[in-house]
Amino acid sequence: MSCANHLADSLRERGFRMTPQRLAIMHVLYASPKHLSPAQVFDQVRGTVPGVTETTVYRTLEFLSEHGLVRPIHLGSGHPVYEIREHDHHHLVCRDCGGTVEVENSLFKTLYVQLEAATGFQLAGNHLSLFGLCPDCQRE
Amino acid sequence: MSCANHLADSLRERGFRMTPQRLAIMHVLYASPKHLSPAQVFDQVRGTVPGVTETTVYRTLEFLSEHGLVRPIHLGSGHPVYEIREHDHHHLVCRDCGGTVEVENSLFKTLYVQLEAATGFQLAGNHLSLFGLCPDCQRE
DNA sequence: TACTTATTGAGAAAAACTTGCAATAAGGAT
DNA sequence: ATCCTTATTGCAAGTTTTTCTCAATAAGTA
Ligand SMILES: [Zn+2]
Ligand SMILES: [Zn+2]
Ligand SMILES: [Zn+2]
Ligand SMILES: [Zn+2]
Repeated sequence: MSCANHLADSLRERGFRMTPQRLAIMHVLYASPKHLSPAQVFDQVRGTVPGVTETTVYRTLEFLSEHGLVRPIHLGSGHPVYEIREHDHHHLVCRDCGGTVEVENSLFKTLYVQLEAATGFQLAGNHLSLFGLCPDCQRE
Repeated sequence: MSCANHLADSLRERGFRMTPQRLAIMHVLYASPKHLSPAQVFDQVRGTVPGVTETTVYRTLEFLSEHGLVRPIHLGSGHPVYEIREHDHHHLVCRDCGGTVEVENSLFKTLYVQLEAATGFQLAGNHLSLFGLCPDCQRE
């Protein structure tokens, strides 16, 4: 798998090491269409890496977050979930059913420019969760 | 205090009761210039309501959230914090120093309209935390 | 005052997350 | 191939955060 090699190299360049645990956790997140909690990652990873611990999952998710490979996000549950950090996007989250929809970054561009001008903040690389009611849940 | 009476009435109308605990928790949040964690609320409330428990703080914050009096928000720590639900606004949160800036809802209006048109979601009453770098932390 | 029941306190328990340290093993050097 | 350094893991214990149960309390109504 060339993707894994590429990742391994990028870690080694920075003095870190590639391990079966890290690879498995990345795989689980890549394979998942949606965000996973540490517990969910652990459940899936333990199938392929015998003996892996929750501790390692927590540590690895933090490690990967720090180095920009995954992204911790908040969907209102109070606990962070993680996803692979690929294209920039945001989420609409339904308050009622919890369903999520991804929206592209482009729509936010003008807002960002305005906010940056008004506040001096630098807002690149954001990942937002906007809460509301999905079309289905509005019919109630 | 007329504000408290008003609140009490609004609860009673819906079949709920006003209690010293609920009043104290509302007071703490009103008095605070910023968001408070359940633990912080508990710390302050225990001074004025002897015997109050953390359980009650958790329950009350959820109760007040459900009925639109307070708002749980996420600032990236992984744990929700709470604030009085007054005017609609959003936050810019500095990734580095944790500093926050409030921004008015008006700038978001056009984005919301676009998003609602594109997805069918209904996004009113939102409260966002946009992360980035504050002006001070950009000089590093 | 008495009655109904929403709400609380107490304690236990579950869930989420962290810490310290010895054992393991990844990657580079020999 | 083998050795070395040290990043990383597993293990076990501990801490923090949050939830649950249930009997006791007290808010609001009549
Ligand atoms: Zn996402
Ligand atoms: Zn929905
Ligand atoms: Zn706010
Ligand atoms: Zn800052």
